[in-house]
Amino acid sequence: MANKPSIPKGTRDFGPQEMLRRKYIFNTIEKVFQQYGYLPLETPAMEHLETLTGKYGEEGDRLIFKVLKRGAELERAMQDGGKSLAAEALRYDLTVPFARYVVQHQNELAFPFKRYQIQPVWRADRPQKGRYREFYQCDADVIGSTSLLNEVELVQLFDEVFLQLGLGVVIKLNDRKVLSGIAEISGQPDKVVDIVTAIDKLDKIGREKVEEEMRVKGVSDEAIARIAPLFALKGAWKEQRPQLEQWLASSTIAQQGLKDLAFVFEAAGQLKSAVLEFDPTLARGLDYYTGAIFEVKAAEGTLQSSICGGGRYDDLTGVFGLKGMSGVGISFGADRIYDVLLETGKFPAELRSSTRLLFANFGEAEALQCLKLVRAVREAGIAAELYPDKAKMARQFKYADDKDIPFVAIVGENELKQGIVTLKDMKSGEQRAVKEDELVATIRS
RNA sequence: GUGGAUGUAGCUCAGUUGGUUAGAGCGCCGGAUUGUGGUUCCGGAGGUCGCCGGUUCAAGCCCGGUCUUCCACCCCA
Repeated sequence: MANKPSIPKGTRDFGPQEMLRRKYIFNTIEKVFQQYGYLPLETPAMEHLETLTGKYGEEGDRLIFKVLKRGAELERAMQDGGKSLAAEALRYDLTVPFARYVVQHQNELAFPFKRYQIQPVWRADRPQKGRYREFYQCDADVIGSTSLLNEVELVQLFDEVFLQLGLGVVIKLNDRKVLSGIAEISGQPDKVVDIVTAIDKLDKIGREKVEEEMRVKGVSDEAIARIAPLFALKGAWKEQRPQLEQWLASSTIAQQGLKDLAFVFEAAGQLKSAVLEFDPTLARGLDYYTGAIFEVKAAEGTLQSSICGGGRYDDLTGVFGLKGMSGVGISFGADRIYDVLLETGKFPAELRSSTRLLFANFGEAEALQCLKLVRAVREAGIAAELYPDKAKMARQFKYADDKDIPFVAIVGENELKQGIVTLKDMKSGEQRAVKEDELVATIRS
């Protein structure tokens, strides 16, 4: 019974220092979302199970955390053969709940509807580094517009966020239509998923294993041979484009995809800090992406997996009864961004606490005087606190040191008599007498 | 979901072929310094060796199970 307390697999506590850093990430992303005109949305942690199932593929369904029925309902379900023990489930991502929300509230929304959502999601995956069972997604989506300007805007949004976070990244771009075109050219358009999930692994396992995997999945040697030009692509987008146009000439869908990509590359223009790259092997989220596909990887640090994803999905709301609504969105993986920023030392140094001034406590009379000063300082917009107990100076200074508080105000018997404050700069160690009414101005300088 | 590693003080890790009171560094607490932290010196506290069971005269060490973390696959933020 007296076992050490613990938390479930793949979940984490976030201590104060960690939270200050996490909030820095969330705040940065949120600020940029708002700057780009996205509106906030929150949806419940739980959805009806049927809202979620079937939206993420077979693999996805397996990873949905189901919520057990309770009481008499559970009894009945168990007697019924235990087939439907759950009617609800924790959200798996933010996109499907968003689609559900849009359908439910379609008459109240102004389209194109741009929303952002920053909430945790849950997946019953086996945890690994950078992979958790509970983690935060920061999504921005536009629904009700087919314009490629949205894709352009999202690329610029990625760029802006990582510029502000000071992290070098590569934004990878592809288009589902190009992938469909490749399958079409191969002569086995019915094998798109198998072909595409195989070439998605190219940079990881190499050409030979990719071809082997396709063969295993039933792609003919002839089709594999027709895909070969993919491996011969050279250069960046500008050089790759003519090669792709030639190779995929007979596929109208591929040509459309290439045209769309060209528009995005051109309109996005020169990015501020991120690198925008075409990656024909990028194939995530096949279960609903239909146009653009995005992925962001850190250009620094050792985390190889992606830190953001996204793409366009035509008709995501269709399954909920609203047809013809195209949407495009992106998702920031805050937890992975945290890991990368920590590893690369990109967090601002002054994130340890918000307090700028600590009043030392010398006893009741002094403390009561400090209480007035604390109030005045706070009202002037400076975060300040009064040490609550009359403790040794060493303890109080150590407290300031631990919390990285830059200034300590000393108000003892002497100061009290003279109506002054001894202000110590914790970094330099210097201290000087300051009149009570000059305290705010001195800290500000 | 498949396969494989890992777990010793708050943290990072030692711990010999199984053998008496399980160690170090850092951190923490106290003192040198009753109005001064971050440096120095001295002292101290802190562990049912992840958990449960088994083998043995004897288990941190061997065996089984379980949980955690991590790695590969799968998939993905």
